[in-house]
Amino acid sequence: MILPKPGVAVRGSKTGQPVMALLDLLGRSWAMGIIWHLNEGPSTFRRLQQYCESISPTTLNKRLKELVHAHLIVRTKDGYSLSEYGKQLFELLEPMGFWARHTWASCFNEESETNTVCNEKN
Amino acid sequence: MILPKPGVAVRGSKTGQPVMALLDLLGRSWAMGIIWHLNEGPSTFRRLQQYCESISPTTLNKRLKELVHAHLIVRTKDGYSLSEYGKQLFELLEPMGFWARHTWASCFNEESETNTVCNEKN
DNA sequence: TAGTATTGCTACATAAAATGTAGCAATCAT
DNA sequence: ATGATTGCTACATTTTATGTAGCAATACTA
Repeated sequence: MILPKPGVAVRGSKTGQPVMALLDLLGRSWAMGIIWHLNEGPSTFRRLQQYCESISPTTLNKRLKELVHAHLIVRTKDGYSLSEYGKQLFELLEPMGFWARHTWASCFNEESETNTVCNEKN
Repeated sequence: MILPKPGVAVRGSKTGQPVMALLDLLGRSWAMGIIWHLNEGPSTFRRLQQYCESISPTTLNKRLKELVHAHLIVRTKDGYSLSEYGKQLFELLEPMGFWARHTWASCFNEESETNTVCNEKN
């Protein structure tokens, strides 16, 4: 199990550039989904499992360990919750929600099965 | 091959909430790395392959198709490049670079092999 | 306090995704 | 016309993720 962090070889950077370590970590299934959910408050293992709909306990456990190791989440008496770092990261992720809903989604509306090109200027 | 987009079932949302579709798409290996690189300008397939250090052509090709399908990148005479949507998304990703370097990385500095807890207040 | 429920996992088999290497057809430069 | 470069595809192997079962530990209930 490779735990991406600044300074160690990660996907995209053998020297472990911090941003590449972060993208490697977040570019694993469910990593961002977990952070997104935990922003709503601490959550137990089972609740996270339900929220994520189809995550396996194996993967959830692995991802949680990675995120704890990366200092983005912590274990508390209430289960798992975002650390200060995790909260900061969520702040950076959050705008993607608005953008996805209000900008990105719109370019799929007038899309036909035959793959109409969307209007890039919108 | 599932191509995540708003409105279709994706990881984290059977109803295809836009933000979950986006997180599913970006939460695949190299997706954000490719976008990050393309912000520096259009790039050929081979150049992307070199940049990404260890990406296989199979995966690169798959990821490129997904990103084109998602309207985030386009093919031009210079190879692949960010679409207007892709550029907007990069703007949202960019702050992660600064944060990773200046905030996140610092909590690994005083970390020992025995896993010293980092100072969450920093 | 004995029984029941819930939680946080682990084990393990199977399926899906990513890697690594080879190589080929199409275009480009000479 | 020849050689180099590009954009892939094929395919075998390895790594990741899924799905299901179940178990030990704690918390809750009668």
